[in-house]
Amino acid sequence: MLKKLDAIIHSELRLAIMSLLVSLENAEFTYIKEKTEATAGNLSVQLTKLEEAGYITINKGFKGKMPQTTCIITKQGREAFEQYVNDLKSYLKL
Amino acid sequence: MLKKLDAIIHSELRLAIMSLLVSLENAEFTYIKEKTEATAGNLSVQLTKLEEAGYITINKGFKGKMPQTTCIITKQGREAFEQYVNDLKSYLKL
DNA sequence: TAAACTAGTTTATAAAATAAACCAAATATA
DNA sequence: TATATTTGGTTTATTTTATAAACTAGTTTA
Repeated sequence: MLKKLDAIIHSELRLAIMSLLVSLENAEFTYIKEKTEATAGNLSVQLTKLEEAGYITINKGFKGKMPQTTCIITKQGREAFEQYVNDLKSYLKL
Repeated sequence: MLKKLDAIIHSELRLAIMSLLVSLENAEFTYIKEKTEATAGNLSVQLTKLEEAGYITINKGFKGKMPQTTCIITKQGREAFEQYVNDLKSYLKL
C-alpha cells in the first residue's frame, strides 16, 4: 500500500535542497544556505550525501578570488525527486 | 520561504500512521502494523511519541481474552497533519 | 598588520529510528 | 497434560542521522 519513501530525499534539509534545485539551472552554496536557513556545516554534509547518491553534482570554482561551490541536480536526481513526490502523495492523499 | 516541517509527523513511520488515522475512526495496533509493515517494536515507540505529542490517544483493552490496543487521532493531531501537508506543499510545489 | 568576515570542511555530540531481546498470556500440538 | 508456538505487545540496545561546534584557508577592511 504505502510506498517506501526515498530516505535520501526525505530528510528535511535535503528535501529543501532538492526542491530548490529542481527548478533552478544551478545554485550556489551560499544561495542554498540563505534560502534554507541551514548552518554551513549541516548544508555541507547534506550536499555531500546528495552528491554521493548521484542526485546532484557539486562544482568548485572561484568567483573573483573567493571560492564558490555550485550545485546542479542530475537527471537521476530529478527522477528520484519526482518519484518521491508521487510516493508521498499516497501518504497524503493528494 | 520554506516552512519548518513538523518533525513529529515528518518521520516516515509516524507519517504513515497519521495518514492512516486521519481517515479512520480508530485503528488497532495490529491493523496499523500490517498496513505500515513496521516491526512491533518500532510501531510501539512511534505510537508513544505521537501520544506524547498529543496527536493520538491510545486505548488499551481486550478483544475476547487477547489484549488490544486501539489508536485514535485527536483534534490537535488532525490539525497538525493538515498543517504539515500544507507546509509540505511549499516544498513540492503542489 | 591585526581583526573580522567569507566560504566552506571536518569532527564531535545529540537525537532519532530501528532492531533485538524480552514478557505475559493464549492457543495449538504431541 | 505438558510443552511448543503464536499473539500482542514493551523495553532496551544498537545503528543511523541530523545538527552543532570547532576548525581551515584565504580575503577584505580598518
